[in-house]
Amino acid sequence: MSSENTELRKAGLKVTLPRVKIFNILQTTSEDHHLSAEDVYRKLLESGDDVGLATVYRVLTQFEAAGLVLRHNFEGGHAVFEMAGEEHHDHMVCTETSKVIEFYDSVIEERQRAIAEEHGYDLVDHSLILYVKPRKN
Amino acid sequence: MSSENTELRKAGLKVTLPRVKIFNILQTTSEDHHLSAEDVYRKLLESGDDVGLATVYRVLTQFEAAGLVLRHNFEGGHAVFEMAGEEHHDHMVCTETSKVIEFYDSVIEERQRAIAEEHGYDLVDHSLILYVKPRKN
DNA sequence: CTCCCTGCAAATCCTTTGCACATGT
DNA sequence: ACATGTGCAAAGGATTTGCAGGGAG
Repeated sequence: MSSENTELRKAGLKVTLPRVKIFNILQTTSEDHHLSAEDVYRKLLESGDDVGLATVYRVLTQFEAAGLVLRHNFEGGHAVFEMAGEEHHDHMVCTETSKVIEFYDSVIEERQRAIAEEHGYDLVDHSLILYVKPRKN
Repeated sequence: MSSENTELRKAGLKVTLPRVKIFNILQTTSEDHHLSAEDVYRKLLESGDDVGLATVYRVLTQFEAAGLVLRHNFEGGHAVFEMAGEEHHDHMVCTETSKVIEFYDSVIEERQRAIAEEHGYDLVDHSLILYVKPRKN
């Protein structure tokens, strides 16, 4: 029994076919593991699985609520999802190729916390996206 | 002739009533100057101006293209617009009150540039939003 | 007078919901 | 069995677009 079953149960979700399939797609899509609901849906169809788009949205939302998955609003228009790894990271999006690069910077992380505090707040979460283009020398 | 006329002309836009009105609303709404298209639309109606919501969207998009206005995608769902001031800043949004606070931090700005560069890119733009909640001691 | 602009309504896009049926445990 | 989950189609909210009439230069 693959480990996703335990993950799902732990989240209080029945282990159903759509959920397992979607979980696996999110895990195994390595290239760009930032998928939109449509992307996931398309991959399901390609695999010959008959899952409704509505279910994909429902499942992704449940996964997000369970902390298994992160939802990002990159450009606006549509959201993308990625497996919630252990370590936090931010994103850099190439404006020409749409390539997404992940990075982590402790200096920035720390400054964010400090800034929130200076204003009398606690930092709950943050969203940092760098829009970049290939360097030309 | 108020200066917005020149601004509009400079952007290659005819000086029409809806555009001037919207420009003014964006300038004079001081409290929270982050308005959604609906917000602007509502304010127009309140002022007794008969402008269509579609026009509000069109004008805001034109203003954005002209660099007069910035569009932000805070929570997702709807966008908010603000006058493009001279100095850049980022945003902090309170998760409980929805209050928006602007801030600028040179350390973060610099790190962002450096990080993009380390990856062989030039920083074109960025979006940083801190989600915070009031500090409880 | 000629284009650019606007209002209105219909169209799109992404996402959510209602409902009757199907399925895990 | 019983509660949950699912598919389908319809509903929703935000934003865009087509079109015919209106207004700036």
